[in-house]
Amino acid sequence: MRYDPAAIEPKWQRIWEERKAFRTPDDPEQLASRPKFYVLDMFPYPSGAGLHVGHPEGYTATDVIARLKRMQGYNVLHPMGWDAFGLPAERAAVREGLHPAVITRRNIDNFRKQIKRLGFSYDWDREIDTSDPRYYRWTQWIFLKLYEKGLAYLAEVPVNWCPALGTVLANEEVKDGRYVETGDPVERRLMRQWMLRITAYADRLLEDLDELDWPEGVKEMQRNWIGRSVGAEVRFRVADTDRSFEIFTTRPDTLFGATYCVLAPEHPLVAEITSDEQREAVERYVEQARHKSDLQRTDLAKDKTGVFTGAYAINPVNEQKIPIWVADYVLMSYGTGAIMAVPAHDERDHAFARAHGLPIVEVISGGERPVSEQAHTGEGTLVNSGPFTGMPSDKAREAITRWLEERGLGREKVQYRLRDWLFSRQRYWGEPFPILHTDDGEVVPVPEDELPVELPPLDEFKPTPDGKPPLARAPESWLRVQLPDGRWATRETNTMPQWAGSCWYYLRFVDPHNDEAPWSPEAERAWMPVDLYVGGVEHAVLHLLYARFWHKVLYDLGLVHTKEPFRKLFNQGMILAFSYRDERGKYYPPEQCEERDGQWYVRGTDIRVERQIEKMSKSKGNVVNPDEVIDAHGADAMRLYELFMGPLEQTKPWQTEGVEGVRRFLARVWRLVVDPETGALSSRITDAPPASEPELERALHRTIKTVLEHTEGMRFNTAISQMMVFVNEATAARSLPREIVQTFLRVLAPYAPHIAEELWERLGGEGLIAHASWPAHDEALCTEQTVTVVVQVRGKVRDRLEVPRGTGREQLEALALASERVQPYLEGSPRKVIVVPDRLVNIVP
RNA sequence: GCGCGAGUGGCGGAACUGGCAGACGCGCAGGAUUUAGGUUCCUGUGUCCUCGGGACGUGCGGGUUCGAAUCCCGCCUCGCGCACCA
Repeated sequence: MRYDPAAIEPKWQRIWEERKAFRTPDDPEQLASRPKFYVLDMFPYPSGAGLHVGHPEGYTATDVIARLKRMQGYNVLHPMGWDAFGLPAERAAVREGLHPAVITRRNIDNFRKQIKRLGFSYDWDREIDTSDPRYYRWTQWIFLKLYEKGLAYLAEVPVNWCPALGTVLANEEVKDGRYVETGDPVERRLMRQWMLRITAYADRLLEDLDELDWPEGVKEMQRNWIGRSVGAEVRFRVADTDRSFEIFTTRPDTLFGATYCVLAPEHPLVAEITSDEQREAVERYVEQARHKSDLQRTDLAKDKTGVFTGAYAINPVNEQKIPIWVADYVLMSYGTGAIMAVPAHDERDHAFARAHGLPIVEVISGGERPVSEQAHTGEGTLVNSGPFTGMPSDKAREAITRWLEERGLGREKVQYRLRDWLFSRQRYWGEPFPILHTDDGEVVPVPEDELPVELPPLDEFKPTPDGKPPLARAPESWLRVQLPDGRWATRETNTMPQWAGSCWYYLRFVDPHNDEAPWSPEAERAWMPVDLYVGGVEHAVLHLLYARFWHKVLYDLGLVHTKEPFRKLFNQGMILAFSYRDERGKYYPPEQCEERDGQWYVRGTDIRVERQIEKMSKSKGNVVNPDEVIDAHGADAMRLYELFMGPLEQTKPWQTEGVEGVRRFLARVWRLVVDPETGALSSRITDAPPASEPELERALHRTIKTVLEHTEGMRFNTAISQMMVFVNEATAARSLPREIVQTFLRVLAPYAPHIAEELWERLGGEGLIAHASWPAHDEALCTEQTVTVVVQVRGKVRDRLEVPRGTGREQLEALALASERVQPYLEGSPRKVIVVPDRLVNIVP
């Protein structure tokens, strides 16, 4: 009987399910008696396209860890669920004439089926779905907590309106004036929207990064996103008026060098202070800036444009009159929307001053070139700075700030790049806000005991003709509510963004069926924090920052006991695939292409194609579907290949031939145990003790040790190659002591659980191998007694010595010098001999 | 432009803390088994040469060291992130 994954894999998946083999322990006694491990995948959005091979990469990694931890005696929480709200389902609903809930359910069923085929050890009893009212009831509940704390507010804000989507987007979702997901253009609009005061947590979100075991790159991205900078806010008077404006600067030490000021085109003061002579030019400029896209304001605009307002400001430190300009390189959305310009010590100001003939005054000495040529942005000693002349610039920053504070002209200020979070969307398929607007204009939260506010059933999910969100189409019975005091109110018709549900799902997993609370304090104490969180780096800022923010709010409310939700984060790399494109840009599926003499052609034709590695996508014809891989080679081979391809964190190309390699490995494992002719146990299996095959026994112990170390270090590819080394040795061995094979199967089990269960059963193992313990390795058996010591002459290998481990330096040196193969390279006595015991001898003649 | 990361055989990749470069797998070549194909097993496979030996070799150029894929300096290429943040 040959290795036939299609026969054994469904069998074991059925048995695991029937016996609830991976049920999370919830008995308090058991929870208390063992250490816990919470290993979590970033749950997927169940798209209509189904799973591709990129999804299971991270899922396989976490499954191996979960299975290993169980074998090591941990209580393991390893759940899966669905980030089920979102725009694609709403669009599919419009397209297919079905309800988004129906589409979502269909997609979830498909995803679940596909994921289950891989034999992951999820506790499916804890499956959650963010679009289920039993779930989003608590998302609404948390929103009410945010509202009560003053962290959710309505504001008239300039928003990113995407006409193609008919909704607003958060700043983070927009790049170069386009929606990051679809590339649809985005424009600025003023709208009344729900905002979350994430900026109130900016400092804590920044500081607490230090204690996290996260990739440095992700922490750095979050730091940049928060963008904390310390400086001073300084008030400038407008000459000959009673008006003034504030600027923010990180370099108060350069204040004496300010030769002009710049206001953002949107700055409210612009219209007021502009002189009559300049009015036309300024108004034209402001109008142009308003119509410029972000792309034009940044990428294309290498020259610094701007217009003089005709007004002057008074520099508070020296009472000098300096011109006020308007320029779009100053952004209304950062700082105060106004700057003092110090062209001698800031590159942008320098470029602007040169372009418009404004004076450049040096106030910090120490630049490499004269400030008329190049801005000196580094530190130095103050010059031309009144009483501060001669002071080092870093000291002067504090001194000048203090001087301003004493005179009420300015103060120290911490500025963030982070903005408050735009939290409303004009969509149907999202969580309704638990908020009522009374007819007399009051905002009233829905009482907790009336949650959830369920989505009303609608037939159409488009905005109303007069531009209101889809929920405005709801029947009066849903839309209109009478309060206990008799007043009438209308429900909020915006919904929450997709991030809402994913901000706290990791908490719901600890107690997913609780109808009294989002989770019980006991369950939260037992399982939190998440010990290992695996997902794509694309969530480095958005999801991870939002979730951390909510978690900190919940921490302040005493609802969770840790400051941070995710102790260790790991980003898996993207999986790419080869695609084939001809001259005209047409793509061909890989199976239609072949290689001839180092060139790629469409099979059986002379059409030349270029082969390249690209992101998988339908349009490029290079999507690999896990179902096909499993049909051809089985789930165990699929799992193994996902991890064997290369380091988990690396971006790497999928090569289907590689699956055949790991499948061959599994077939070899099979033949160690099963005679392929008869289907009976292999005749090489003996009941002799492991020591009867001493070499194999050593190989086994080295393998246990290596696989453990590499698995815990998330270096799965090298763990697998070590198992291959063992199997190659076992294939060559004369006999196979049963105990050796059984122990090896326990090492293999987290990686290839189906074949491990089947062979474990055939070898008479007790119970499920999934519940077996991880084998201990004998350190003494892991180290060889003989080692190969390399003999080098001037760093080049000339001979190798087989010596007992621990042979002394003198002896090694003597052996090396005596070597026949070394002699020809020596002339007389060597000048120097370096000996590294158990490794090498290097002779310098 | 700034920040971060990476460049190793035909391909994916390995190499602990400066100590045998290329583990493991794919592909390829040869052989055995087989009626054949497939499967399986064995052998070989960095490049070059005057080939039972030797020289060269980890993006390029330099340096430190007895010894460098690994450390330092300069450059090139690719990927990711940010993009006038005052």
